[in-house]
Amino acid sequence: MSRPTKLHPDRGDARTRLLTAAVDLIRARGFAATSVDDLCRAAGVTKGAFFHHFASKEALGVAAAWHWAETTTAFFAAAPYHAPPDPLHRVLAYVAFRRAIVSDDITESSCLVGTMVQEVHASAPAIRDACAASIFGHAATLEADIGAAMDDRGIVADWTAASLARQTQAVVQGALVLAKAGDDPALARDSLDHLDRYIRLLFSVAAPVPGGAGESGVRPEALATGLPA
Amino acid sequence: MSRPTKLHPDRGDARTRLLTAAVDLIRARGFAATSVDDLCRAAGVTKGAFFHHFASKEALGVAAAWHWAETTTAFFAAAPYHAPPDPLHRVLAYVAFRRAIVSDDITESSCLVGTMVQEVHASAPAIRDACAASIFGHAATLEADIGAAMDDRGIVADWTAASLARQTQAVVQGALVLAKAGDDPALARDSLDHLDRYIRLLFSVAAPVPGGAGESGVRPEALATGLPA
DNA sequence: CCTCATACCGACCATACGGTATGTTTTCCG
DNA sequence: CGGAAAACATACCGTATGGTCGGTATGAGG
Repeated sequence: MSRPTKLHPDRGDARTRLLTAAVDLIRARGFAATSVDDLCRAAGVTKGAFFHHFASKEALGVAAAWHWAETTTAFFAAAPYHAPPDPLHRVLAYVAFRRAIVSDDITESSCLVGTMVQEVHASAPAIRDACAASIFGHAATLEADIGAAMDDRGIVADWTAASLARQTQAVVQGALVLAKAGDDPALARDSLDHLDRYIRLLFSVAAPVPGGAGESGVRPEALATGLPA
Repeated sequence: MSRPTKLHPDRGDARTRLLTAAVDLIRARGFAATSVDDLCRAAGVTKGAFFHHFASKEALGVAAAWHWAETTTAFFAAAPYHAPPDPLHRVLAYVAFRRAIVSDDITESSCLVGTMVQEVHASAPAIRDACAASIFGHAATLEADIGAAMDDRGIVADWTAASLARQTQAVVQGALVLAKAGDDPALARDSLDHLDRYIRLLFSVAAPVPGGAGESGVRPEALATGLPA
C-alpha cells in the first residue's frame, strides 16, 4: 500500500526512496554520521514519513542492510560470470567481475554492509546480524561452484569451499578499506588480482599471458562485465 | 610540558589519556558515535582540557591515528616474528603472529585506523590521510623481507613486494570485517590461514603437517607469540 | 620569590539530533 | 458512495552534541 508523496510524486514511494537514500549516504558518510534529517532531505520525504515506515533509526539500518542484500543478490544473479560451463571458470570470472565493477569513485563501489558493520557491530546487534546475513549469504552463492571445481579436479585440501568463499568476501572488504584509505581504486583492483592469483594457485591453473598471441591460460575475465569492449 | 590532572593525578597527562580513550572507544563504537563527552568521561578529563589539546574532534581523530601508528609500530617492532634468519620465514611468522593476536573479544584485536577510515574517508580527508599513513607505513615494514625472500628464491613475478605487503594488510582488514559481522574471531583466523597458504604457494614452500611426527614443513608460527606454549 | 606560559577546570551556548503528537490526504474495500 | 486504514505532512519536544570562555592551578626560568 505505497503511495507517491505529495512533495515528489514522481520518485516512487517514500519507503524505497528512504532506503536508496540510506544506501547512498551511509556508504559515503557512515551510519552514525548520517542523520534522519539528512535521509529525509535526500529522499524528498518528511520526518513523519520516516518514522511511519521505520520505528527508529536503527530499524532503518536493519532495513537498509536487507535492502542491500536484495539488490546485490539480484545484481549478481544477473551478472555474466555464471556463463562458463566450468565451475572454476565461473569462480575466476566472479573475481574478475568484482574487479571490473570497481569504479573510479570508490564510494560508488563501496559495500554498505561492510561499512556499517564495522561501526555498529558492538552497539547495534540487529544491524550487525542483518549485515552478516548479507555478507555470508552472498559468500554462500559462491560455495557450490567452488565445491564443484574441487570435485572436478579431485582436490582434497585443508580448506573448505565455504571457507574459500568467505575469503573472497574478506579480500573484497579489505580491498575496499585500502582503496578508501589510499583514495585510489587501483589498490582494490590490486587486491583482487592477488585473490585471482591465489585461487589459480589453489587449483593449479595458469594465468593468461597478457601479450600472448595464443591462448595459454584461462581467461574468464573476458566476460567480466558482459559489456562489449 | 604535561602535567597530572587534578581529578586523576595518577593516570598521566590528559592528552595521552584522551588518545588511549579514543583508541578504545572509537574501535568499539566508531568515530562519529563517540562523543567528545564520552572521551572526556573515559579519560577522566574535562571538556576544557580536551579543547586545549585538540582544536576540534577531527583533530583528535588525526592525533589518534598518529598515536595508533606509533604504538603499533613499537608493538610490531618488539614482536618475535623478526627472529628467523630466512626472510620468508619472517614473513610467514608475521602472518602467524597476526593470527595469534586475534583475541576472543574482536574489539580488542580491531584496527583503529581501519575502522575510522571507512567512516571518514570522504568527509574528513585529514583523518583519512593519517589512517593511510598508518596502514601503508605498516605495510612498508614488510616490504624488505618480502623482497629479500623473492631474491633468495629467484622469484620473478607479475607482482611486487610492495603489492604483496599491501595485500597482507587488505586481508587483515577484511578478516576483521568478517569477524565483526559474524561475531566470531575464528573467521579472522581463517582468513589469515588463507593468507598464509597464499604466500606459501607463491614461494612454493610446504605447509607443516599438523599431526606429523617429523618436520616436513616450515613452521614459523612456532614463535608466533614469543610466549611459552 | 616572582612571573609567565601552559595545563587544566567547569559553567555556558547554539544547534542539531532522534523521536513524538496530531493532522491531512490517498487508497482500498465493502 | 462511505468509512476505515494506511501513507504522508507539519509542528514541536527534550536532550546530547561540538565548541567557547573566563578562570585557576602548576611547573619552569630568572
